[in-house]
Amino acid sequence: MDAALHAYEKLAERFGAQHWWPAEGRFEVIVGALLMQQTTWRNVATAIANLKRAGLLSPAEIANASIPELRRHVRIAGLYRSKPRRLKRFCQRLMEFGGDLDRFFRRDVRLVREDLLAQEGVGPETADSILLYASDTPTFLVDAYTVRIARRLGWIATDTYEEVKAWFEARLPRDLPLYREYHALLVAHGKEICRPRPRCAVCPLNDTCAYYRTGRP
DNA sequence: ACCCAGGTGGCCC
DNA sequence: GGGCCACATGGG
Repeated sequence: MDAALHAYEKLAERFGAQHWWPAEGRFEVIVGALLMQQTTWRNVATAIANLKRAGLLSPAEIANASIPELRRHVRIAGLYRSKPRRLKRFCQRLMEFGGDLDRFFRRDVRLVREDLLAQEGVGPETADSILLYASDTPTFLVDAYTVRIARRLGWIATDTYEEVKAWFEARLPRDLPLYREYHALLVAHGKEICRPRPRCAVCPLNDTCAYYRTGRP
């Protein structure tokens, strides 16, 4: 069996289902993805709750809200000079599709990804998180944990986003729940796995870990 | 008092 | 194309 799939099964067996992004609908997933950068989910959840309580949790409402008002609600998620503007602009883009996410996502996936990447504050990880968790698109989502762990396991030498993504997609079945759960496992338990010795001795991935075998990175 | 978190964009070479 | 760096809040 391929190492990438084998590792997934070990992680799933050890940590179980992750219930990642159990958000109330696709739009909340998008808002969360835009706010999530360099902060904690706890603060993002508070920010989303703030927006919801203010009746702002829709493309139309956010597109029409003022930056200062958005800032009041999402300040807790940090980067408050950029995130409110990014949120508003993204929703303005959605309003070009009538605020209808079905219409926005109904285009060719590559076109949608290009569209996402063209938005301010949407890099490859945020674009893929939106595709994966808000649009049911089986695209492998890479983050800092993914890169660190894959390098530690000796799977890859690169740290380039698209190369890491391609490496996993070439070795895993193109399966939506699998991609979702794999990413969730790596992020939720990234601090517990692939750590330097002696902690790595109890890592569920040590049987396929180059570092664990050789003692060197 | 640091250091970091599920990144991104701007700058420099 | 790669290597820095600022960004901002809240929690360890």
